[in-house]
Amino acid sequence: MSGNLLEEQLKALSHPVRRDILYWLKQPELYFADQTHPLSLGVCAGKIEQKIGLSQSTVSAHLAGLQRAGFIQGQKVGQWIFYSRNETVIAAFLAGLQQQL
Amino acid sequence: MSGNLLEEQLKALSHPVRRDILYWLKQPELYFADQTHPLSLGVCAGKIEQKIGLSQSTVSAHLAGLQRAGFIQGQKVGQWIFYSRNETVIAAFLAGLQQQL
DNA sequence: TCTATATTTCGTTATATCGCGATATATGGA
DNA sequence: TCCATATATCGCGATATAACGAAATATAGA
Repeated sequence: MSGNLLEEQLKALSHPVRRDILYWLKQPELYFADQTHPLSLGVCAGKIEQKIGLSQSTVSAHLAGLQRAGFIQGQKVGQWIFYSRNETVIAAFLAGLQQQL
Repeated sequence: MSGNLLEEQLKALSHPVRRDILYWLKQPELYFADQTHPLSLGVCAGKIEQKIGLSQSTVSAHLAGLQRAGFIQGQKVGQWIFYSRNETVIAAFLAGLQQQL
């Protein structure tokens, strides 16, 4: 529930796996160099899953959480979904936190 | 468990009550004007408890969490404990988050 | 020493979160 | 159409977190 975005965002960041994902997506060429599709699209869920080593459903849930927070967005291309950071939201979150705190 | 301070800090911020406390402590003169002891010492736990309206033990646990995160510190004076923000830690947290994210 | 006040700690219950496997949905290609 | 692949959703058990009241601890003052 909530309607409160800040809430959702802080909860999203409170789990190490989700922080890792966010961090990896910052420099995909560094962490997902083996992806056959162009990284400009984003990183596909399967690659992230592979890198983490948790089950597919678990990773999907983490990605959903990050998306709820607005930190990442998924772009569907064929059967894949490519995830990438939403830098605007991230910057706004940091600025807002700075102010609110 | 963790040894990871960032973890502790993000978890601390992920609860609205703890965010409220942190916010109130930023301007105690605005939110705890009725405290008889000088606010320069900090705000005593009982006052915070009163303001929140949760049980005494619950508030105590929230304060402990904020303290574990390093965001606040408690100063014992007689039978009271006066809590105040640790601005240094808060600023370092924000800077670190900015960098890590 | 006794009592009142302030705070923490403990034990319990309720709820939320995490991780899993199984299943559902959607796309692509034979 | 049928099958393989990619992802999401569901349902479950395990663990973590939140809230409470009761009891423990510490200080102040009569």
